Amino acid sequence: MAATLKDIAEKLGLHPATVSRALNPRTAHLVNAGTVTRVRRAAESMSYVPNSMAAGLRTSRSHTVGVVIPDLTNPLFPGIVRGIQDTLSRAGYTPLMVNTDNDADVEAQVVASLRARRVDGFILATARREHPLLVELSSKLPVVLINRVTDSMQLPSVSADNQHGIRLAVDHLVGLGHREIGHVGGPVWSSTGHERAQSFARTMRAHGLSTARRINAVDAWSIESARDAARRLLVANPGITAILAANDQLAIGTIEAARSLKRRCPQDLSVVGYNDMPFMDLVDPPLTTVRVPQYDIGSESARLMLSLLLEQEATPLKQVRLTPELVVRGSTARRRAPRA
Amino acid sequence: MAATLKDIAEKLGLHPATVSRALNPRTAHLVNAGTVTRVRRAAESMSYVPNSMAAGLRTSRSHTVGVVIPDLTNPLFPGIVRGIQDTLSRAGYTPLMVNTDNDADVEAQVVASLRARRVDGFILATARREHPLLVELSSKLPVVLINRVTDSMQLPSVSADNQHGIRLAVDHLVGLGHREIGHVGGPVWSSTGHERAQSFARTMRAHGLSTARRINAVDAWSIESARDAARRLLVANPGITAILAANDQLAIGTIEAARSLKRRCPQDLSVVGYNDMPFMDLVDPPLTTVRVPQYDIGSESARLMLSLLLEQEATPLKQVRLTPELVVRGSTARRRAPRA
DNA sequence: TTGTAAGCGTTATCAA
DNA sequence: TTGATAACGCTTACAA
Repeated sequence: MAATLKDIAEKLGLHPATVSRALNPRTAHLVNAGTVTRVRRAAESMSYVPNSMAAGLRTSRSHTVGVVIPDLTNPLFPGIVRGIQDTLSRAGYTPLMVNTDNDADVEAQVVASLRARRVDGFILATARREHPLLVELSSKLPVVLINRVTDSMQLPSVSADNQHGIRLAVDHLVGLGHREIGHVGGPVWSSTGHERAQSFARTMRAHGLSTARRINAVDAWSIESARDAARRLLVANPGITAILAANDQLAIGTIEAARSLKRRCPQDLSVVGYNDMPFMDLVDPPLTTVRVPQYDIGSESARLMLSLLLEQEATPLKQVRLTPELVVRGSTARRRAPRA
Repeated sequence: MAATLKDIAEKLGLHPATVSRALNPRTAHLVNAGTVTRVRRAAESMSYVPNSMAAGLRTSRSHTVGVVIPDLTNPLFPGIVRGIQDTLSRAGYTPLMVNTDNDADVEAQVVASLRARRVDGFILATARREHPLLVELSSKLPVVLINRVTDSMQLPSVSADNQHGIRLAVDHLVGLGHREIGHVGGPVWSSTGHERAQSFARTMRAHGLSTARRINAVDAWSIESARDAARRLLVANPGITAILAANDQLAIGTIEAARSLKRRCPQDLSVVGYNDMPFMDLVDPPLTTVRVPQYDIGSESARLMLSLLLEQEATPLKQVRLTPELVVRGSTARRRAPRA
């Protein structure tokens, strides 16, 4: 069907190997300059498209990278993925993206399918806390972790500094006069949720404040999940005047829970989110939240992967930490005496 | 490195071809049942992973599909892409996704890179009106269009019925008593924008209403773009009491433009969006909009691609039309006499 | 039911 | 500077 190196070679009375050399930028200098132009022209006119499967089979490098995320429709991820795509494709690599829906079985299966495609490496953004797969995988291929530093193993990773982000949020609330501050945490199986909850406790302690008002969203990082959890938290602790949620969805669920208890945000309850997803400036009330640089996380992780893939000497272990920033909007306000 | 068919064959004293047949579900019936289990067990124990590049080279089918979208960070797309991914991967196909940012040069380049990867087909969601690439591409490979029916060529496509969606929106506004209804349209190069603008005019005429109050967002489907356009529209036509925007971003920009002119939504101006992106129920005011079934568009387009890929006989041309529905929320209200 | 052999389109090594 | 050759791992007629 499509033209091959052989076709070009025949037309030009050359050997396929010569054509290959002429067309490959890395080896073109080995070929007579005139021949190179002749070959290029012929390739163009025959609309030659290199067959990367053949090249990959020969070189055992596919120039693809597996990108494993929980769920693309979670608004946290499109920005990250876009950063990965842009950076990888500029270097001639193609990302292969799969979703796991936070299901370990699904994850095992999609990882296997990516290995069949002979991806050259993995970028993993699935933040479960235990992760048997990881040990095995990282022994065979370059692996870069997103939003997740491992406890046992040391692996290259890119993440936004949770401790820093949480501190910004708590400091903000304390600065507004809040003392009884609650935390609606992420699911317990999530490393992100775990980290943010720990950071919350640490920061509160540093302020000399009680860390007792905490609860975890049971099943998921979802609005619904937070509605329940936050409601229980507020009922059990009527004195709470501010809540730090572990992400934006949980913050929205928290605001809704407060409303159902006739507590308005921010007048009766200040709420801070985390991530700054798209449109969080437009919800009612506009959400005060910790912005994590989504695109940068993606592009940095891709850059890290590329350095692992391209550099000859063993790259020293890199753990990139990006700095989040606080975005103050309408969901937080100065503390007023709670209603009796 | 990784185990190959040959390795398994040697270990079992079989020929690689037999192992291949035993492992391939489509040919396993040709092999002694006992041998099949022995082979399966050995493959398992040697953690054999088939090399799809080698298979692809041999069969000249990559089991990949190119997915070309404008921009993943546009919240319209994650749902669509997820639908594509789920459906394709269930059938053993891997989507290769690229963004064009609505740039024809970028598009040509990414399409070339996907052809080098020997994708078996293309799903195109880039809705520019003129599209020279399409003619050439569709003559070589199966192509499915998303959100876009071609004027000249007849190609398989999946889209939500714009005419129907616009009619729902206009009928809703007319039902609320609005007569001077404006339209903030999408960019002129976009086929979606074009279609919706035409549908708007048609429906308004059917109601016996003037179609003169129209304007196009100049450069992009963005909030900013709509702020300018809507402002000019409102200044030029102070009598307007309702605006139908060609998508949700434009609707939000329109609401902001109205605010800047001291017209509140929905009291002074009703606004309807299009698409029902995530969180449109939470913005202020909650947006009345036409919901298009994003996930279904994706899964249907993948299904269509699979039928093109798998069916032996030439599939008859299919143009799937999904039906959008109106979601009435807080941004529309009964018409009140406009202020003098 | 299994073995044989050829070939998919590249690229790397060696020889000329 | 170019040519010859082999091999990457798999599938598929065809033969046994």
